[in-house]
Amino acid sequence: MQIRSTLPTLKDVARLAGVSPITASRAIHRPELVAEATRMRVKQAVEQSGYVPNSLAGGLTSRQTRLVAAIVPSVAHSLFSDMLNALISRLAADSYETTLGISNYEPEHEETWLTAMLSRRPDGVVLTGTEHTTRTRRLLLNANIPVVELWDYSPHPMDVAIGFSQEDAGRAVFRYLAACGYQRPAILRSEDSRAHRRAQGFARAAAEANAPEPVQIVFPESSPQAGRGREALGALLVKAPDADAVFCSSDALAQGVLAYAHELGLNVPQFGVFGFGDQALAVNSIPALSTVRIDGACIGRLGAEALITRMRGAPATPAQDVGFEIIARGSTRPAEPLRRQ
Amino acid sequence: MQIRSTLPTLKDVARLAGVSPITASRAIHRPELVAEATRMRVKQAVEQSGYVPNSLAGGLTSRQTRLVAAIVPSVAHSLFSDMLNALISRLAADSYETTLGISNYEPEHEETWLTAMLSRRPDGVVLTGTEHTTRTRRLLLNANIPVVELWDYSPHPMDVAIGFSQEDAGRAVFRYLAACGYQRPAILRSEDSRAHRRAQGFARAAAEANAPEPVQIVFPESSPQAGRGREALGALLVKAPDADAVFCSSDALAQGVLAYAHELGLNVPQFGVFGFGDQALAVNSIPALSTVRIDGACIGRLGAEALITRMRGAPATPAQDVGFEIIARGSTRPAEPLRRQ
DNA sequence: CTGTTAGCGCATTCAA
DNA sequence: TTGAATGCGCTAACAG
Repeated sequence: MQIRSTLPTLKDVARLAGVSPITASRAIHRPELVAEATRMRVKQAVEQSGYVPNSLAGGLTSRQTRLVAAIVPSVAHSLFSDMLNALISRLAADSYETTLGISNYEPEHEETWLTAMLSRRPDGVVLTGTEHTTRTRRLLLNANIPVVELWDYSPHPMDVAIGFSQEDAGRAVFRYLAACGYQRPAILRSEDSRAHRRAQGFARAAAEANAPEPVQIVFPESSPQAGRGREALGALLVKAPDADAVFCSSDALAQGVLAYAHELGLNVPQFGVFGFGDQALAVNSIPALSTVRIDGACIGRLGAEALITRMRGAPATPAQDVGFEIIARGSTRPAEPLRRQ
Repeated sequence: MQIRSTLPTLKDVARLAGVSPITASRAIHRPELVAEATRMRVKQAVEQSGYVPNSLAGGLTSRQTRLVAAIVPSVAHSLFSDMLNALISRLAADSYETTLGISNYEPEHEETWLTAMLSRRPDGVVLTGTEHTTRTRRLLLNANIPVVELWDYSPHPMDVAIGFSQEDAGRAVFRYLAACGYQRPAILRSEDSRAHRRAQGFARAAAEANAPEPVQIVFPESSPQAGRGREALGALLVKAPDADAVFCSSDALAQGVLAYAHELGLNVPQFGVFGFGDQALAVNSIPALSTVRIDGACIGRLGAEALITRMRGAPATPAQDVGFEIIARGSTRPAEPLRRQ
């Protein structure tokens, strides 16, 4: 148990400034309600005493914590880290801080995090996707605070959802690859549920086009996606030597695949490599790489803004489809966005 | 202002269970102090009422928040995101939650974050590096809580520091490259201060070896490091066409450089590419890439553990040098670690 | 513009 | 093993 010298309280500041505690409080948090002179004296007292407000006490009284609880599946993927950066920064601009939980793509972990986090009485919650345990939903319902679900478009969100249809994205990629003339596109992906739904869309589009069912190489979720490139492509070339294009579940994976493809002497883009995310774009060092462009930072910012709106008590658009964009580079045909919202 | 139905309090639970509030509290937090039967009744009351403890009130009384304030320069770099993941997970294992601030490599931003965060009375603080504003130091001194500084080894930390000497790392890379026979190694790096110090060590080693001063290409800090590969290598080849190796400030950058080098038809590893971090390793799809291996996850875990020790009131080793490791692959000479702690 | 009163929900301290 | 009294530090509501 840490023995810490008692920190100065508002009472100390008030005494120093020769005012009542509530006036000191106002001078700090709502300076416009206080006379110039008083404000100055309080300000000086704050500096002199090294006062740091105690927001536990403040939150207890005001029932506002200026805290947001966010839970993401991972911080290792650029999409999520971009989002997180934008989310945290945007929230900070409105004086909200963020507690971060990492679910490792497991709804049960999400629930565990949420349980712990709710005891801090956050003003709002940010979750990923729309798959949550029953208890998670119940907790959130009882807590009765704004909730934003990011990444998936859902017509019936718990509160607010901002994202896009993973299925549509997968479908669009298949159609694009088919339009480029690829005959046997395959899928290299991790196990997570969003990648899974993209793959479903992809396969469905294939079925609709009477194309053969796409071969899938699936590997467990894990941090170093790029590292999977080698083994995933290797596995594919064994399982489906005639594959002529791959849809990767992340940009990092696509880069790893590309590096290995180069090494094998595969001719890209005759062998098509398709990524997912925003990095391959920034990486314009990779002209052969096409991608489904998703702007994680944008989702983070929009999420923060929707949440702020809700935390202010205003209703927000319950569901927002931010869409996606097909970016084609080095393809056998000119680029042509299939869908843009 | 959100109108929220009043949540059940401990009093409600107590009433339901037919005990006093303090007994209910004990049943929840220190069950071993309470009779089996009572505990059960309380447990049921908790479930029935959907009680969620209010840790604002708890923290106010107990002066313990189980909250850790962490500030990192960026979440976009794998080193930091690996660290963050390990840090947050390890802290969570001991029931600590984390509020996250992102400083963008600016000590002033760090100060701003810290100011806001300290009002939540965190039990501990995690910072990056040893460069902090005077006010940051003063705030922390007054707050009188455990502080862990990560990434840099410093013999005189504020409280606990865990990291390695950036200078030594730079120096080791130069020596390694020289030993491999590279005559004119250059540096491609972002502006951040740790990369800067590595470059200094690199240059110093060059001077000591009577080698020409290494050319440096410096670009501003920004998320998509890999995207810089193209322009950085391009700039280098203009400024120093005779450069025969590059020391990149991150693995992502090195991958971008490598991709562009391939494109240009540069023969790697005759043209040496040296990364920094843990990704190029995981990416064993890149046999040409050597690297200074730094294990971000390890730093995060060690940081969490040191902080937990301190938060329990125990002293911790003030400074820990975790060292680094030279990993050589595809080099013109066999690998030979220069230093290993 | 400033102050008084009261209470937020809980855990510590002491007593039974 | 349980309970009563108390106060943590602050701000809402009202009064002046």
